[in-house]
Amino acid sequence: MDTKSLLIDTATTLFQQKGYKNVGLNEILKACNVTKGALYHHFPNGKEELLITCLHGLNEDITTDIEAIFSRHLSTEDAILSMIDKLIGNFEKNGTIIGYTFSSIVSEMATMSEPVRIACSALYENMQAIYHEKLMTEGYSNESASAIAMLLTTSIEGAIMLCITQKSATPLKTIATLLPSILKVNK
Amino acid sequence: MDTKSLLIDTATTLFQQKGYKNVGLNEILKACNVTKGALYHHFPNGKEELLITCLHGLNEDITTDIEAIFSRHLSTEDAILSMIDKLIGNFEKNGTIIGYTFSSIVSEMATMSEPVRIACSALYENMQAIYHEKLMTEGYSNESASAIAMLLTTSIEGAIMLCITQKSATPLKTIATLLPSILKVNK
DNA sequence: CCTAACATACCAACGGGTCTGTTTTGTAGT
DNA sequence: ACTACAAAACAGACCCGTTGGTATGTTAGG
Repeated sequence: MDTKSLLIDTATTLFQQKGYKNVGLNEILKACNVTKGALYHHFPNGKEELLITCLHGLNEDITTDIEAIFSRHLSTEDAILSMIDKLIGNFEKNGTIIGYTFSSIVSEMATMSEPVRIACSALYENMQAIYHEKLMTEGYSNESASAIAMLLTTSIEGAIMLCITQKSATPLKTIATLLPSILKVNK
Repeated sequence: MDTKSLLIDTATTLFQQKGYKNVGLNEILKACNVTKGALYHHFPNGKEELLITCLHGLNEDITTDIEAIFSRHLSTEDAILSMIDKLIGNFEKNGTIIGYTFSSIVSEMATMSEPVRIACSALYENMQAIYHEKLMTEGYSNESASAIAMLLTTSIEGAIMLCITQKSATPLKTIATLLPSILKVNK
């Protein structure tokens, strides 16, 4: 892999695991055996530019992945449950959730850096758009689909936070049992 | 106010606004005109001890506040909606949400410091306990009450994160329209 | 041979934390 | 009521590792 991609991959993982401020440039560099010169060659604006690049990549990956799941399942319910299953598997395997959220970065940086906030915001919008579209094909009204898409996003994101905080997959498992009923009622 | 309380109050606000790593000791000290000597007199273990003290205080305040709201309303639905209203007001007034969440600290520190993670976890448990108790008095089954309490916690916490990220109160407003239906269906 | 892609030494600023010294306060004895 | 004194409550200089960032030098590819 080329140096730039290697840098992005390594930084993405570290940022997701530990947040932004908790990861130093030297740590990233050491983790992938790249020197500072190479980093500043590819990212002249330094750490924040690297972060934003990571967020964009992550955004694409997550969006693609969710889209794939949603195309594999007929109903929103099946797709969401499958997605949550994957999150749970991810969590139980790694002890943390990487690849589906950057909540740590959101809450750490949203108020500190406008470019970062915008990059984070984009992910949530993408996710909601996918949910929304699927719901529309199932016959939900536009408003209903919007509201449900929002609730799905917030409850999953919140559940991820609780899982991390409580070191348990229970929050995700629990909301998975309730979300179907919301879908049914508001159709 | 005595120096220690002043320190805790100032630090609590700053930590909630900007997270943990984004706030330096000097910033806290300057904000309340206290010197480093005084800080390390009251908190010999430094910044992290100060943070944990802040979290404990915040935990009590939030719990007390939510309990008050829940005792003022007959149904869980009314109480939750009132609570969300307060959050929205809080957000629209200050542009951020302080006093009801420390999501920034959770996601930033939960994986870095076990004592901090435990302190954060306690808040979520308290909130869920309040919801759970109220639901039980309304006649929900124990399992149902637990699940709903969890969903309320996750969706509200997630909505707060989305509000901050999108700089808009819409997420909270939207979930407020859907949560009542969950309460009704799962009774 | 020129430019992109590095490597490495270096830097100033800032971080949390410690040290030593001073003031204030509470208290016991006479 | 006054003194003595110890302990708590501060004040502020200082320390040193780390931080992100830069400057200059070297290598490799077209």
